[in-house]
Amino acid sequence: MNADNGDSSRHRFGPARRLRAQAKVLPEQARGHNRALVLQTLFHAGAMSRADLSRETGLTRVTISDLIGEFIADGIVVEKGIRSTTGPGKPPILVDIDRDGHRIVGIDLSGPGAFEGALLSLDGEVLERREVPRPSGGTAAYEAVRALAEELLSLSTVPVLGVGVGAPGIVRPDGLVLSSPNLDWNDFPLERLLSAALGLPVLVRNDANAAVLAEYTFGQARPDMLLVRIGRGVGAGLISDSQPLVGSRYAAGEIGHVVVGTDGGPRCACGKDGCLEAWLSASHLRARIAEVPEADADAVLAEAGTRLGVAIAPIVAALDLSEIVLSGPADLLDGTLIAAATRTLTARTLEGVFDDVVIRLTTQDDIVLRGAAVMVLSSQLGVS
Amino acid sequence: MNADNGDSSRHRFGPARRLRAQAKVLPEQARGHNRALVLQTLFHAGAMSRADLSRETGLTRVTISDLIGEFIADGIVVEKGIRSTTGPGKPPILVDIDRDGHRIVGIDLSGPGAFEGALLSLDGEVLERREVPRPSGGTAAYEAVRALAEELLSLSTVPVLGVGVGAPGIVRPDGLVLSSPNLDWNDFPLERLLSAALGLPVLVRNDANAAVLAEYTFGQARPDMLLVRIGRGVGAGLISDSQPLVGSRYAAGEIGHVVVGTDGGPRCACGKDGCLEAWLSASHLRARIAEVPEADADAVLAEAGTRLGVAIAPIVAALDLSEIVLSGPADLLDGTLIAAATRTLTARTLEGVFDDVVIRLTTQDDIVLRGAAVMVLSSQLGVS
DNA sequence: TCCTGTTCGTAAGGTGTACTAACAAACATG
DNA sequence: CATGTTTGTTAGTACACCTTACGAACAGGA
Repeated sequence: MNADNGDSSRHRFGPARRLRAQAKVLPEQARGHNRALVLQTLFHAGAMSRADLSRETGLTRVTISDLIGEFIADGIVVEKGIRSTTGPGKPPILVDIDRDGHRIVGIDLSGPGAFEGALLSLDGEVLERREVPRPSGGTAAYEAVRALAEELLSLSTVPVLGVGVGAPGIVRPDGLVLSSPNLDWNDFPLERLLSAALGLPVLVRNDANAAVLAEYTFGQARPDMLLVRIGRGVGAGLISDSQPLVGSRYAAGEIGHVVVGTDGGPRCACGKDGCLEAWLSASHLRARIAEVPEADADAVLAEAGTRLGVAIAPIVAALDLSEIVLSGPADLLDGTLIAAATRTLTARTLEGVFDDVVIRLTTQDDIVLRGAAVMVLSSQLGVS
Repeated sequence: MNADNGDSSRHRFGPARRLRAQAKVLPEQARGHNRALVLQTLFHAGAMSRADLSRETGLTRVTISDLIGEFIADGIVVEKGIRSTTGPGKPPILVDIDRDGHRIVGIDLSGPGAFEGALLSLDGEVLERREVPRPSGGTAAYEAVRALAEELLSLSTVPVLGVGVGAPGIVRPDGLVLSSPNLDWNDFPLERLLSAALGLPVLVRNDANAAVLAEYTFGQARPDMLLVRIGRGVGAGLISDSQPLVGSRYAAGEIGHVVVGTDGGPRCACGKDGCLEAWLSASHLRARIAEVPEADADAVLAEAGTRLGVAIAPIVAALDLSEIVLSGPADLLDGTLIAAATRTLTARTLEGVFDDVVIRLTTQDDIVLRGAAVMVLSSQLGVS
């Protein structure tokens, strides 16, 4: 090895130099990109021939054959037989990701009463489901997660690509949980510990960020969206230009404790008045509805929707989003609340530009579990 | 040419297939990335030896020599002589971007009274300055821009890399001005027309987006920031994870007409009450200060700062920004206004996470002109 | 039935990119 | 003056994708 190279410990110009973190690109990494491109195409479009893949990706048939050969050798892709063709020419051999030959384990730690887990197909379908009561204390929580993951792994008869975990709180991109008050974790290296314990790739992310991945991959897939999760608390995940947003403190989407409006509001657990969470969380909403006459329930929901609109209007305008997706109890969110939010958003943003922003309920069930599966797909296959 | 390849007009699976727009990567494109990496390093760190570049970028000295050879042949890079060294070994030959051998033309169309233009060095220094009164009518405006650009081009004794233009309004990434009420342009292909007229690369972008590029490249360069331009109107540009945000309608940053607060506010030109622009624009602020006793001027500024804080709090939380930079009249913005905005932002976001967000005035003069220069640098050299 | 044209998948060879290995040049130091 | 260090270049290798060419397998017409 040449001592000149790879030795970044000495810097002639000192450590204070300000340079963008940027990496060289080797041909090998370009190969990785093209591998992901092929798998991505197969994943979304389904089984097709090598020639189809060539047309879809722009790579030549020769290169596709080479890549597919690698995938077949690795067991990632299988030949699915010959397609009965209509036109002339040699009939194509269909190839596809070996969807039946792999599984993913997804785990959702954001539920109020239990840790939920599932064994999923590569298409995000839940095949088996298990849950454990939420324990108290950080160590017990970790043990419960590990046991749940091992149980789900034991259910699979085929190889598992990896384990995805959606956790409440602030999670670093390397899967270290910086803070999760609900789970009593601080700077807890969940991803590293779990990966070592299970001997498999593990991905840990914030639950709202996992959810937005599920909506993006399995839903309508607009390249700019905000997904708002409404449960005990309120959190959000963002995708802009097809990329998940992380933020400088890994806290992007933490909008639950932003104060909404300039006329006060209900007291929040954090001590402030008028936080979005105090207006909109399912617990607060149900409590307030229980307090008022049944005829006024709609007014409570309309008020919550209006406040949601007030809170997201600056975000929609700043990011120029095309879609807001809500994930939470449909009986609360659908109808009055979304209508009020839409009206408010339109009334509070620039006319003629942001008029077509859609606010809607998610179509995804088990959104965090499926999002956890997308995390694994994205990390292991480059698919999203 | 093989008829199988590159023919994207026929799709076996029909046009309705939903696939991410993603491109293959060839070795040639990897080369382009590494070219940009080398220039980026030289641009920010200044003259250095090939061996230094090798250590900085991680590429080998051989590859660096090859790349630098290309650059020297193209006239982009020059050898700057031998550095008198301290230690043993052969003294290094310093190489640097030929900063004196190239110029950039930047043009700012956002001023209220005039189109401003400058001839700039590659480091963003203004060398010559010209301006023309803002004409009325879209055709006259184009003619004025073209004449201003040609005059500036004639002032340069060395090759000009390209022309950057910052324009008010909504501008598509290909430099087509979708709408600019101030300049009376709708779907006006300014970049294409100007490029054809001048025979040079031309880049047209929104003025606030140009400004945030200047702040990012020549300023402190935090990878997440919001730059708010406060003049006749209010607009913003965003950088997240070192990338400029564009938005689904190319309208990211258009926060001037977001309603702030839930207690009304001054009537805005757009017809709504309480738009950020109505609270914060320089014209509105000066008018309101002129109306009140001199002792109450501070209260007006504090109110405006508070409203700014209210407006950006959800954006800061959603994107997890680290910095808000203001560009506008310092006599209005500095002091009371920024202090009130900072207080408000802290009071309205999650404690313990967003406490260290900085709101400050830009340090950049001629921010749009310099941003236009960055656009050219980024497009022609891959430097930002 | 046989020939032609089409499409699929593969084989062989070429180009471009970055790498390792090796070396001459130019310096400081003992 | 010998030795070791650093720089920049030359020569040869590994890898990825390309173009060109070809056999296999089919439909359809003479």
